[in-house]
Amino acid sequence: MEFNKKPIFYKFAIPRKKVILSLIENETERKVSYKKRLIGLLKKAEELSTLCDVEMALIVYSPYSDEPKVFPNLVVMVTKEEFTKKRIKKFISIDMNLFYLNDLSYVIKKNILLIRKIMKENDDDEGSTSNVPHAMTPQIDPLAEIPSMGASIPRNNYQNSTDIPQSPSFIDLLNLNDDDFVTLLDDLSVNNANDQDSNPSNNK
Amino acid sequence: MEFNKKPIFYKFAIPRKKVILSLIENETERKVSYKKRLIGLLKKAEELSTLCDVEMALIVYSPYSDEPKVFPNLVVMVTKEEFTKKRIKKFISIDMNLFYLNDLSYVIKKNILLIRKIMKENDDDEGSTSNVPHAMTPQIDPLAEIPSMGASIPRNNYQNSTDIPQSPSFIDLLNLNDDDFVTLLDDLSVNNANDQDSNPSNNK
DNA sequence: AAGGCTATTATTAGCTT
DNA sequence: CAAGCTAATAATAGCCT
Repeated sequence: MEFNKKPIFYKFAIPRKKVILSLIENETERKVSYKKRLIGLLKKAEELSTLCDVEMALIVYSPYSDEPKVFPNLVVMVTKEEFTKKRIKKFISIDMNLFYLNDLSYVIKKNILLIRKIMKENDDDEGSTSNVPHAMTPQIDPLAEIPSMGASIPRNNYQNSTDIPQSPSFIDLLNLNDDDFVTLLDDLSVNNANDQDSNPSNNK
Repeated sequence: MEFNKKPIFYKFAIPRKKVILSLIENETERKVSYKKRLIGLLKKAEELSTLCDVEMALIVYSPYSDEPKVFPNLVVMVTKEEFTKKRIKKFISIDMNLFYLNDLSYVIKKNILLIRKIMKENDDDEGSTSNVPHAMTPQIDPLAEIPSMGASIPRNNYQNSTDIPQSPSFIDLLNLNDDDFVTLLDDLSVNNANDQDSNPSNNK
């Protein structure tokens, strides 16, 4: 309580209850509490970040807003990669790209493996007769309810994708078995490493 | 202040100062403050999450710990895709994979475009004579300082990657110009969509 | 419903151990 | 250096308009 404000003694100064850590059942109460506490949380986050100079991110999705509330700001993509990039920038100002590149490779690899897995599951579920794994994409916009993603893959107007000669090379990758695929991705990395520097010594 | 504890009146009860929102210069002070405030922030996050039933994540990297502090827990990957997935699960219980797949495609596409950009920048910076963009990977482990990423691309022992016949097809993709590459990625999506459902009507 | 107030609970800076 | 304490500041539930 600050003392430079005139106190206004309210008639109904019923003592506030201790917070019980379970869902607030009353919807109105819950929304009010959310709004107040969100402000508090964001403030605490900002304080920690400023006072102690740490990298952090906070993202909150609620039913009360289409856009998620994000700290530090709305345009930052909240991924571990972003933080990795920032941390690297702090510690190593030279050859930033080299490190970043490896992190990105890691993420891409993980995502590709995951998408392959799902594609194969879809195939298995349907007893597909095709050898080519296929993604199933609904015609409705799958991100209509998820504004935070910004945009999904843009639709273009090609109806016959066989017009595009480059496609098969990527599809081919999806037809490799998992082990071969991991090997391919790993070897690409090693290949490039050797490309750049054939002398592995004299590093800290 | 709770009253079921015996008060111990300290000799040096010097009034605590108001918090000034700027970096705490003293390192020891800063670390102590960080540790206390982190606990507070995580608690606030948990309270908001529990009381108001919202999806959220918090990730804090500090110089004081190798592992980042993460809410809700340490294994969740803190990406927008994870949240998208969870939100979709809440609203739409059927055909989950269809939506998820599209989100993943979006992320992969963005990452690939970014890695291409960096590769090209590296080439430009060095006036490379090669037509093949190359990643530069240092021999030291680039993630030694970034434990949160878990693992980078694993090294294997191949020294001559020309032994691996699959590599060129992926490299070829990197040699396309950006527009062609975007077109390729988009068309893959449309292609697969058509594969699955050739009737674009009767969707909500 | 949103915004404002304040008495209470909650957090934490600054100390001791 | 970590843990513990307490008196201060800070957040917020429950009320008001």
